[in-house]
This record gives sequence, C-alpha cells and structure tokens, in this order.
Amino acid sequence: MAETPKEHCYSDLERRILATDLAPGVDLDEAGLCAAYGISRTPLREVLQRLAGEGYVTLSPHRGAQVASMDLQTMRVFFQTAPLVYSSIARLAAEHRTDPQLAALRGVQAEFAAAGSPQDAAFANHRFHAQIGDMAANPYLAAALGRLLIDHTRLGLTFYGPASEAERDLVARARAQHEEMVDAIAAHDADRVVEITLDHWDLSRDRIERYVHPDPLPLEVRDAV
Amino acid sequence: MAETPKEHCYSDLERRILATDLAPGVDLDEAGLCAAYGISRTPLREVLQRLAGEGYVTLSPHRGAQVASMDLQTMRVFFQTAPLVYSSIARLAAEHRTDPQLAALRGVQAEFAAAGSPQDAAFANHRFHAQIGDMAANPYLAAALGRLLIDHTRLGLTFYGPASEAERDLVARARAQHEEMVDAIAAHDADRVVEITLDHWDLSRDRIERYVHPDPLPLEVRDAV
DNA sequence: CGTATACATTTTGTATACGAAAGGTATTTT
DNA sequence: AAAATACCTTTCGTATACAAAATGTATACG
Repeated sequence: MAETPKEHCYSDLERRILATDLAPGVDLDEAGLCAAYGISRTPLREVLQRLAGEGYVTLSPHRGAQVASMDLQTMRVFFQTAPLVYSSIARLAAEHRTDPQLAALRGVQAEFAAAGSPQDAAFANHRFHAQIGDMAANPYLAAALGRLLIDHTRLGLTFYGPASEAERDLVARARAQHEEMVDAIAAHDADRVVEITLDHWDLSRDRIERYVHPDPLPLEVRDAV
Repeated sequence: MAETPKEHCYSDLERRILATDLAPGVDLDEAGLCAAYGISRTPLREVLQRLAGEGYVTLSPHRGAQVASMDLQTMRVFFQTAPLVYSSIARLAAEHRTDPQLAALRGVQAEFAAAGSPQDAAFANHRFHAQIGDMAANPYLAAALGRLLIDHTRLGLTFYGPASEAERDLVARARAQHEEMVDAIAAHDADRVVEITLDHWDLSRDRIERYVHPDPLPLEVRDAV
C-alpha cells in the first residue's frame, strides 16, 4: 500500500494547494519539485498536467505551472455557481447511491467529526462532498463539482477565523447537517437531501461572509450604561 | 500561423474523436501516433494527458489511452444533465458577453450556416456552443459543458440519418434558433436565450430519438385502399 | 541619464535510451 | 487433455541529455 514517489508528489501537491500552503497564483518550479519529491522531470510534468486537468494548477506555454488563481472574479462566480451544482449532485446522489458508497460516506463523516485541527476538518469536509459527487455518478457535473470543491476548501481555510464561540457553533451545525444528509441519502430521499444541502451551503457562505464582514467595533469605547 | 506538429496532433485527435472516426473505447497506440504525427513519445503523451483532462480520452495505468466510452449509461446521464448546464450557460452568456465575443459568435454561426457536409455542420455547431460557453465566463460550468459538448457532437454524428426532407427541416430550424440565440445574447435578454436554448435542446433530442426510434414500417405491405 | 540592443543565463520543450511490468503463448506436468 | 507455470514479446514508465525559447542584465549609443 506504500505509495510511489510520483503518487506522493501528486497527493502532496494537491494537499498543499488545498491548504493554501501553496498560495493561489504562485509559480511552481520544476527543478525544485523534482529535487523535493525525488522524481525526474518527466513524471513531475505528468503530475502537473493531471493537476491542471482537474483545475488545481494552470499551465502556460514556456511559463510552467502556477497554482490556480483566486481573485475576486473567481469568488463571485464561485458563490453564484455552487448552490446549483451542489444541489444537483445531492439529488443524483440520493437517487443513485450504492450501499458500499454509503458506507464510505459514513466513514468520511466519522473522520470529519473526529478531526483535530481546522485543516483536518477542511480536508475531511472536502472528501465528504467529493464522496457525494461519486455517488451522483455524473461525469459531467463531477468535473464542475471538483473545481468548486477546490475553491471551497481553499476559501474555507483562507477565511478561517480564530477559534471563537461562534465558530465552534458553526462547525457543530455543519456536522449535524452532514449527518442529516447521510440519512437522507440512505433513505433515497432526494428532496430532503437537496433541502439540507442548500441549508448547508447557506451556513458555509455565512461563515465566509462573517469573516470578510465581521461585526463592527462598538461605537462607544466604554459601556454606555 | 503555422501550427506545430504537436498542436496538429492535438487538434487532429480532437477532430477525429468528435467525428467518431476514432470510435469510443478504442485503444490509442502511442508508437503509431508518434509515427503518424512525427513527434516523439514525450509530447504525444502530453497531448493525450491534456485530452484526458478535457474528457476526450481516458488513461489507464499500463494500458495506455482509450477514446472516452459512450455506453447506454453515459447517454442516459447525458440526456439528464444537458438541459440544466446548457440553460445555465446560456443565461450567464447573455449577462456577461462582451462585444468581441459576440462578433466571434456571429462568425461561427456564419460557418454553421455555410457548412457543406453534416460533419462540418456538427463541428461548427460544436464551436458555436463552445463560444457561448466562453461568454458565460464560468470555469466551473465550462468543465461540465466541455464534456457535454464532446458527447453531444459524437451522438449527433453517430445518429445522423441520410439526408431526408425531415432532416433538412430540422437543420433549418436549428439554424433559425441559433440566430435567435445570438440576437437574445446581443440584447442581454437572459430569459429569452434560456427559453430558446431549451427549445434548441428539445429539437436536438428529438432528432436523436427519431433516429433510434423511427416510424415503424407500414403494417399493410400494399395500399390498404 | 535614459533607452535600446545584444548576449548570457535560466527554464521550458523534445528526443532517445533504458528499465519494468503486463499479457500472450508455448511447453510441461498432472 | 486440461491447467498451470515459465518465458518471451510488446508496451508503458522514467531518466537523462540536448535543443530552443524567453527573460533579465549589461553595455553601448543617442
């Protein structure tokens, strides 16, 4: 089960991009990555081309690979598109899911609930929604979902605030919604899973908005009482 | 403007896959393609990996590249998904289109109207809808649209019947719908372009269904009069 | 002092050669 | 005679070496 150096290179780059350890837009140096992962340029370039096909990086002729950008325009389109794709995927997943897939989803959800760090939680959340994408068995929407999840995870980790009371409450609600989604998918209840998915989306959007647009400082410095 | 051997390899494989000259599922021989296009294995493999990222081919470890399959399951999912993506793209295109993009769309539509063969018409149709995809400026849905268009073009050419009166009428109606779509996009009329797009989809679906399920032979061999 | 051009350096793209793995066939054994 | 194993052939994966292109810098000229 030991992964090859090439596979490690792929999964590690994927992880670092999702964690914004490799920031959007930065150039990826072929020679440096070759040395870091102990592979030669040919397999490294294959990894980069695969990552490009999935939307993690962009390749420019004679300019190498850059981590996919995340400008304001990208975010705007992301918020516009996510509800449509997420709810469509959720509906299809409820209709098409198999028992082994459901078991896998429960396993990922357990990882999410047990996650120790915000980053682990974000990765588990990513896998949770990717698993629902698998269940939908729709290669067309899967391509859109994969790209949405990349940006969703990056946004979530970029706009992660310090562990506050409100933040803990949001995570607890997200976990509860995941459980409800699993139950609805198990019951093949498409309408219900779509409804929960849209609530789940609203929660995620609110969390990011809350970070960008926090409560203003009190106008009165000392208690006005 | 002369394209490099590598670019020619890419565009020619793309064309042959869309035309089902390379049938769904067939193995692509690396050595043969290298000889045919006059490039070595490294750039050829890059081309195949790029085609794989866009959904034209699938790559299996130690088994090389195969043209993306088109089984019954694929077709079912295709018919299920296309209206949603096409109409969403159309709406966004009407809202976001720029003047140069509109001019490009008119150019492609002129090529469609002037197409001499069914294959040329199918390619021009492909470019027409891909151009609307560009206008939408939505990388997430663009990934789904690209894959849908691949299968749509392949289906259209697979289920193309001999030039009959009915077929000519369908093509004329499709061309008229294209013109209406261009006008609606030019006017930024999102609701109208969505409506026409759904009509256009119904027409395309009917054409394919008509081929699969033609009028039955007359029950009376000679005139029953 | 600023700008343009030429050269050098760095990085990307391509070819070829070698090593490894999978599938098919033939031979041997039960 | 049938099945299993070993070997051979073919194809895929990786590394390295070479060629080409782009960018940055330095120098010279205006």
